[in-house]
Amino acid sequence: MNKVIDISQLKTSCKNCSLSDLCLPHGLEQDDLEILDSVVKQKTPMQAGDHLFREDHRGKAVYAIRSGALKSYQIAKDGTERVIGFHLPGELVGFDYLADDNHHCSATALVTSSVCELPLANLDRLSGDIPGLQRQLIRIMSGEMNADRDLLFMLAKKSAEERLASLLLSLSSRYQKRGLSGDEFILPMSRTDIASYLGLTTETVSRLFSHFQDQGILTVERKSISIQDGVGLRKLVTDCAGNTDNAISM
Amino acid sequence: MNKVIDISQLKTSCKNCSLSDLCLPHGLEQDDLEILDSVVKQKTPMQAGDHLFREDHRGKAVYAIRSGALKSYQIAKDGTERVIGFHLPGELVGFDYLADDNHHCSATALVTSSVCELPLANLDRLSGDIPGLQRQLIRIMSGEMNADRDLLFMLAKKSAEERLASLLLSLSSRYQKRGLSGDEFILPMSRTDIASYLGLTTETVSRLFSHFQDQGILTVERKSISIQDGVGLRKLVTDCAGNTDNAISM
DNA sequence: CGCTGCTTTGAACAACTTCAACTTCTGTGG
DNA sequence: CCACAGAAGTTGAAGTTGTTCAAAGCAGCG
Repeated sequence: MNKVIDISQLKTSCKNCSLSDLCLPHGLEQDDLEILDSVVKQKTPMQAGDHLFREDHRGKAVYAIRSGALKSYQIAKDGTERVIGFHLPGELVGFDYLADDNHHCSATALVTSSVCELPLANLDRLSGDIPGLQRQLIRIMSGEMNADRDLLFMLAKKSAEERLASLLLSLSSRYQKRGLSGDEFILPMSRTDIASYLGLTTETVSRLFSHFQDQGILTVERKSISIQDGVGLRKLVTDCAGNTDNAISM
Repeated sequence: MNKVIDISQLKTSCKNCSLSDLCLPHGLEQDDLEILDSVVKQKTPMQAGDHLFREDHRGKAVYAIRSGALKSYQIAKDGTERVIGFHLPGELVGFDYLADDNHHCSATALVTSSVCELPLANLDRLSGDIPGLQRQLIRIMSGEMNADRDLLFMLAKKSAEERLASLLLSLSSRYQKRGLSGDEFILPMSRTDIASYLGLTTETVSRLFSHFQDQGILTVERKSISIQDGVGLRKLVTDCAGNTDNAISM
């Protein structure tokens, strides 16, 4: 019996990818998908800490996350890192280079992850072949901007408690969209990353987790989260305008 | 002598517009510009308080600002308004509808303003005629996202003082790009708008203006700003990673 | 002139940070 | 397999920054 795995079977295929509805292919025609498939490359798996791209480096591609989780961040002039976003499977990362061909942030794997590379270097040529591609890209970027706006709102006006609740609900809904449990999940990022993203300190984040647990809203054990009282959690962010289920986040 | 003004002379023309370098036409070929001209409509002037579009309404176009100033904002569930951005001549507003055809924020004139309407409803058709248009739109949106990131950083990590300094420097550099003075200008927005945008209270903003004036950094008289010590002002935001001259802001 | 709305200023208060100590986890080498 | 070192997370107490509440000043406009 031949147990050798046929490499060609493993080749990336947007057509067969379970994430295609969340990803760039969404809305493309079958024919276009095949053309897209021909340019999409699956990168070798990334270990936690590996970089997908770095700030100020020339950008070559947008990346679609297949598995794992990444964060994107910038380094401030004083050397401190600030987390811009967390990225889960089905989401796209790296648009930021399209403005001037350079990345404005770095992206690194939080856990073992795999991504697909969508080389948009010569976007014009590619879009000649796939008319709907640019349109879809614009749609995704526009959605991303709206998500950023919600985050902006959060940082501008919301209390520490509301911020953490928003993040947890966002992660919950994003996991749910992938068909995973929205009530029990593992946080792929550290407390420090969460604090940086929410504009708080690790101490405050840690205290909030304890606080939520005391209130019976969550069960927290290191990185494991179990949402006990989703209604209560949602109630904490009720006063906010923006919806929190930003499926797409840079 | 015929003093009647020829209406056709007043018709919008991207070709002759002094702002074309800041606006969508930047980078387009002469032929493409003429096609763009044929679809661009100049709207009747807006009075302060007039709306360009409203949250949750169907979007029909992206708008380029010719003169005046606008703000975009969302209404939170608790009814409070939150300002998302200020928009000066040469900047584009309204991309946010491209995600799902609905606007996610409202835009209103802060002073008497005029705008050009770029109907991108059937973007696909239009981009068949102007191949570079979608590319340019993607570039602008990507730049906008990067600008939002900087703002995000500001709200997450910067002190009230740094926030106001950043805004003033941003306005200064944007006025300068239009060929106006970067050191003396009139704020088109109220203290309340500034506070909402920066995630502060009007009281804090007011105190900061007084504070800056006491330090000899600014001369402030109601809406007139005169930057006395640009170096000092810049020093206040030195520790930040993001650049503050976001020419493009949604 | 006297209203209304926007801005400024003051004093008390609350939220989050900072600093510091301690606990728990993780991985590495003996 | 255990011990140890370092990183990550938790908890407490003091300190700051910006908010809240309150009131007064000031321009615009009927």
